[in-house]
Amino acid sequence: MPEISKSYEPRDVEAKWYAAWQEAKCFSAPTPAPGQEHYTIVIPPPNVTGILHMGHVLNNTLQDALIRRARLEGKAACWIPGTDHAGIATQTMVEKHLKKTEGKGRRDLGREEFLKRVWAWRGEKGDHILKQLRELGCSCDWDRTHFTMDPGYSRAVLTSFIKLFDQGHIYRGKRMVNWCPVSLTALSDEEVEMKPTKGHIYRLRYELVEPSTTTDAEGNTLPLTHLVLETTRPETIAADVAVAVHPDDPRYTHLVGKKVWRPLGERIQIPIIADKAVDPAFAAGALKVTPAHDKVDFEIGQRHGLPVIDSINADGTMNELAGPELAGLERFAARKKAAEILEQRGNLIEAKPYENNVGYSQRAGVPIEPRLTQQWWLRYPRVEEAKAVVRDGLIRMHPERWSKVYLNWLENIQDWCISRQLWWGHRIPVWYAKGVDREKLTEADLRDPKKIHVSLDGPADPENWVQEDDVLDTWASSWLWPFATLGWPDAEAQAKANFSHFYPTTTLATGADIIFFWVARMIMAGLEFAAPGASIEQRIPFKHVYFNGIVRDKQGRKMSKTLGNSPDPLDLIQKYGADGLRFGLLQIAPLGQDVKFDEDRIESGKNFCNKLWNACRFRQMSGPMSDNSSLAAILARIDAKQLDDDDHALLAALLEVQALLEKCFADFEFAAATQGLYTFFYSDFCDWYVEVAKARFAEPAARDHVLAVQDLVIRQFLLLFEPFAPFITEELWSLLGYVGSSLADDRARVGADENRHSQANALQANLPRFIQDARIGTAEDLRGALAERNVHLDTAAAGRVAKLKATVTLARQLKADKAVAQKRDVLFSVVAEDATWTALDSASAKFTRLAGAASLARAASAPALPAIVTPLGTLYLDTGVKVDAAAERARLTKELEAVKKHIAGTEARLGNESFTSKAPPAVLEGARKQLADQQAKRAELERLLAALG
RNA sequence: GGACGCUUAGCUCAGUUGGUUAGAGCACCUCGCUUACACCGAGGGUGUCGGGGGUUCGAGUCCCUCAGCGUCCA
Repeated sequence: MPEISKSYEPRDVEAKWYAAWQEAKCFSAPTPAPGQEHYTIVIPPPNVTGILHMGHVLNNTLQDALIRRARLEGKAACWIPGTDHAGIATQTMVEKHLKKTEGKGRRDLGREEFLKRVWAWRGEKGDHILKQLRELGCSCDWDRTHFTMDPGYSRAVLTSFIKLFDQGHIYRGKRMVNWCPVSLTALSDEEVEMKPTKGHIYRLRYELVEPSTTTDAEGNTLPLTHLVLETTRPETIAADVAVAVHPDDPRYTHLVGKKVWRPLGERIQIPIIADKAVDPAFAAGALKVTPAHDKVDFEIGQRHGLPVIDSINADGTMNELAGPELAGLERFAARKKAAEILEQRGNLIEAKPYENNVGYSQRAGVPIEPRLTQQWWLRYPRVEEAKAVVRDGLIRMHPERWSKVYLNWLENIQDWCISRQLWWGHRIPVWYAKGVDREKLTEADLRDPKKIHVSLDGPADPENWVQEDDVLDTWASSWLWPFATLGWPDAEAQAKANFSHFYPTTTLATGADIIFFWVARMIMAGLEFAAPGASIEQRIPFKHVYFNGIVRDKQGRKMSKTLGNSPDPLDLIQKYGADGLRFGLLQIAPLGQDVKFDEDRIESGKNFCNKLWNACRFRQMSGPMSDNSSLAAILARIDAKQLDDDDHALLAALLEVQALLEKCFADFEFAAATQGLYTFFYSDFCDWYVEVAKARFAEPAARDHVLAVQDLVIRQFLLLFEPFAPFITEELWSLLGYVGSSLADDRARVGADENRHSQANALQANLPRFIQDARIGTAEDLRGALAERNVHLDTAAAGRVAKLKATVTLARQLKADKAVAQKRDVLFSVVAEDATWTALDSASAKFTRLAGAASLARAASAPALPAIVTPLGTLYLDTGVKVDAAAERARLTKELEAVKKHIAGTEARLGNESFTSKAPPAVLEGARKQLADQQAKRAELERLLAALG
């Protein structure tokens, strides 16, 4: 048995075990045995060229905890890793790099050459993050690693497009889209972020072609030469095709059908029209209608058959239709220029500072431009089913409130713009017959195989066709993730990946920020594609969605590169160990609430690991290691005759924490789980049991028994802790000789391990066996196993131990108060009734050891010494120093006041008739007992004070 | 404008279906290197549970309302 070193050094341990796990293929998903439950997780695929940040650490630690716990519970665990090609993000990165190093744009290279460069970039920078996840200890089945641009996955993406196209869910249309002038592509509504933006609003006069009149408040008729309207975008005036007013607005009804002069661009007359979309309360109640540059205006234009004048180029510069003064200018420069011209011409009444919501491209960070373009659109499939599965609880979201957000989005769902004007991505599998004008294709043309070809492999006569240039939105590939990673749609690949066992997946752990982007769409895709014709339960992509919080900095700000407030997880692993980082982070990650990152907590995680390490080290030093090779072997070493209150209390606490962990995993309560483990190990085990055990070691008969209890508790604790801290637990498991699982465990596992070494072979070959090969069992299993060994836990023991603990604490308090806290040779005596004295006397060795005293004696009468009232009698401390009566009086009086206050409160409650008649008996009884205890304490304190004179 | 979340010790947060004197970690103060651990041990202080109102024998917990902060959707 190698000796355990003085402190835990994570680095070597981590590297050693991760290599061993991989060598033994520990994380390979086994083929489930008949009746064996499966537990599947698909990783939210990070960007292929991304690097690990704190959000990933939290998200993946949670997944690893879930999957490792599932393994210990004997489930067939499968965690599928992989990466996302991240269309816009990756393409932008490579374009920037290209510009910097070669001074070229993608069009200078051409599509084919550019894609070569992106693949090279991916080869060089890609998959780093997967290596980093190994540092963190993640137990993914790496042989199942997927990438959304892999050949197999790409076929899945194209297949889904074709299926949806064939069913009429996909169409092509010229519509208003969110255009990003930097990335030069359309975006979906979800990729647009609304941000309040400071700018100006321009109050303008549009001159009437024929002057008219109006009526003021007093009924006087006044001349009217122009209309007043306000706009934030004067640069688009040349694209105005009308001015609209509300049909019921009495100020303007008589003007509808008349004309105004357009103040910019070619000097032409544009009509005044009436449309209900106009808000009469906004500004002067008139709206300039610019169908090419605003969604609402476009719809007004459609309703009134107005022309569309597109005055802005794809890159956000103005074209000649914006007028000679603005042509060529960038859109914001053009805005300024337009205002200047309007002012010169007398059309500008005033420019006021103004803040409104502007849509920004999430990726490029610039305002999007509403733009009329040809795009591919998807009418979502299975919308109603997608609502039903969440509403009916087939898919449960944690915390549950996100269901509402999800359902609300589905209620207001809009068609999805799935085409992107990028090159990096899945090129849309549509070919146009040569000579066909793509701009003028009708819905019927789309279904005409002479004009449009849609297939996986393209037309048989490619020379007569031209493929669509656009690629699909990245999310139109990742929405297939839960089943495309299990081989879909290829039957052979699905069989090989064990699709039928591992789908539906069990839990998806992700951030709520992608509930629409990803979660909702995966649900629809799963229902549509994963298992055609199967029941709805078999088609859903997952049963649980756990939304982890966002990791923020101490000030509550999102972590970002620009703020530089994001620590590098690898530095933290270096400093605190992967286990310390994992445990510390989960301690501060409440269910679905954002996490304020605090490095102190990570340090406390590390310290806890060190505490565990040393407790195990002490166990090793306390006596020879005996047979720890199975649960049964350890239980056989426990001597029921030797059980004392502390054993009972500790084992009861162990069962309790085991049950707590069962509940926490079921409810995704990770902070409560780590808290429970911490408290149990620190308070119940280290601070109390190990300390009292030192006193029991004096007796040889008790020694083996106590060590067996410790071995049992450490074993169970390691199993409970392993999902959170896999490295240290594996190391200690090995060092303390917990090599095997029980025979029953082994029998249960026969046949479950075709993919890896069988248990029998492992024994024969003496291969290392890992903690994950053991079975945790439930609290009730353990209770049963203890009962078989004639160990029946005494529920009253914990109460007696609590009393002794309290007495020890009070003794220490008294010592500290008398400035002899560190002395270990003081004398205690106690005045107590026979029953309490018996209890205390039987624990005398424990008491003197823990309180730090030479002896504890029973005093016949009250000595003239400093005293403290404890649950086990009044304790007197003899330090050999003369008693300071004044100080004693002050201390006792303070205590007495507190007791009196408490008594008064309890008496008042018990004196209230409605309390005594309505409160449940248990509460009532508790209050009465409390009152009696406090009254006894008061009497004793008063007696002590009187004795002081 | 709508929806949701948060507000408890100096800091970060627990606090299950209402029920003893509201807890933990960190920080802080005092003492201690007592043969597992100074990455530690012993002891200690700290709260009108955001404000106001209500229901109840009893409210941090349930209801109403107001305020502040945050997120999402329009």
